[in-house]
Amino acid sequence: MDVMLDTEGKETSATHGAYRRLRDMILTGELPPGQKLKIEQLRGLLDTGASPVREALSLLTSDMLVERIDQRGFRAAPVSKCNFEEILLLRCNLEETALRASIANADRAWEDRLVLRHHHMKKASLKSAPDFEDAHKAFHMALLENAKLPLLLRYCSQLYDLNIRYRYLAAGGPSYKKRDIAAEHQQILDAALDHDADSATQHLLNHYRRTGEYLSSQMES
Amino acid sequence: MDVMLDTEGKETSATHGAYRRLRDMILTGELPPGQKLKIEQLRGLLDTGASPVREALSLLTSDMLVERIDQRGFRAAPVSKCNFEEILLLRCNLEETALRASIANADRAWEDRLVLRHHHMKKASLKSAPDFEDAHKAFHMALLENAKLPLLLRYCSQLYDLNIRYRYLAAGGPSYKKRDIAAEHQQILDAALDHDADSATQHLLNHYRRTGEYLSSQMES
DNA sequence: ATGTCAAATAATATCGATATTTTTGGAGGG
DNA sequence: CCCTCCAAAAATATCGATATTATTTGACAT
Repeated sequence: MDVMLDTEGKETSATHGAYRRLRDMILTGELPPGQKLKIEQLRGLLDTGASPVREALSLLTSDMLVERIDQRGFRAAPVSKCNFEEILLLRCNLEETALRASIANADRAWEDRLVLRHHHMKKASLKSAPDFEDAHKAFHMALLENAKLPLLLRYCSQLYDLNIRYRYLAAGGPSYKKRDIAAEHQQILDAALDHDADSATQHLLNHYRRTGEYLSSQMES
Repeated sequence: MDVMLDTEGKETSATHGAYRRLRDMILTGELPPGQKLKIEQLRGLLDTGASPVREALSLLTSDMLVERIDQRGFRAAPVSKCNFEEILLLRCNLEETALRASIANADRAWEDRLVLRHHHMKKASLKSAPDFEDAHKAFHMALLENAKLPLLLRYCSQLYDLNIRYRYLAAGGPSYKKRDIAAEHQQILDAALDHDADSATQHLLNHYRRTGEYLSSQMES
């Protein structure tokens, strides 16, 4: 029925495509917190069938970006200061564990990956904001990935996304860049390359807590 | 089409019903790790449509009980000693955080709930194994729920389920009862009621690590 | 005998349509 | 004037069917 037009050659399954697009829309606030997510409406927005949309929403439910209400459909997850503070707390806890384990397993290949990702991130900061966001997450996940704890990494990734959502909502975009975030990243990188777990975690957590305070300060509800 | 026979009056939506049943089957090992989960086959087993089955599998994916492979369908998540040890590690980390926060918020109502759940669990241990399992989880979650950190509680619940799966797989059922698990629960309860966070976490983690060692010892792959 | 390619088969992913449930809107009674 | 109840409308949940994609089987050439 649909002619497979691979002109863009990006996504494989319609479900996965819908998942990615919806996730982006919720993270960036294009679909605001608490908004009712009607299948028909989304079906139009993503021009795909109802089944992929439904399945994408189901998947987003487990990422805690979408809530399911009885048999009354779905809505974008609400936000609250409480929720934000819990995310911050868990992130600090889990990322410390992951980073320490990552450094404990440190080897040359990992260090190379780190340097590479950091370089990509610096390059991307000159380009578009979405590119920087992707590279930024890639760098942070690279810091943790050497722990070789897939479940932990998954949780960290989820919490990262939940956190970034608050950044978008608070600033309508990455306006937090005013702080010298590049220096903070450099400190974390250097400490990790030195295998100095204490210093690296200290810098990492300060990095998170500082953005946390900034965002927390401009939240009302 | 389907006559709504609420004779059992249990489940509301077909999707949720399928989710619960599949989850149980995977946790208990009725659907063994790594097994291909074909839609048609499950559709027959649960006698429902393909859509609810698909959606249930999607949900189980995020509970890490089911894996999705490209566009080649689903399979029950594999198991490994590595995976088990990660679950144990994360559980110890997260439950310690949750229990300490729970105790910090301690109030009379919570203590009452704890005592009640503990009582229910003791009563249920005389009845059927599934009843005990439910009560056992309810008790453990009650220990943590007063932290009032919903995300954390959710992770703990997920990890609890992943862990219980290994228990079923190792013993074909709760044969681990040989150890005096009742005494361990009593110690945890008493410490929690005393608001002694250090003692409570110590007992809780020992509780987990002891079962962990037992299970780890009889795992080959 | 073996490796490769192509047709047949099976299973998934997706669509369109239907039945069920929830919500809305309005009429009648208190 | 407000509350309750019933009918109409909308939206969801589910089903059956189709098209797409992966897997297997068998034939042919090497």
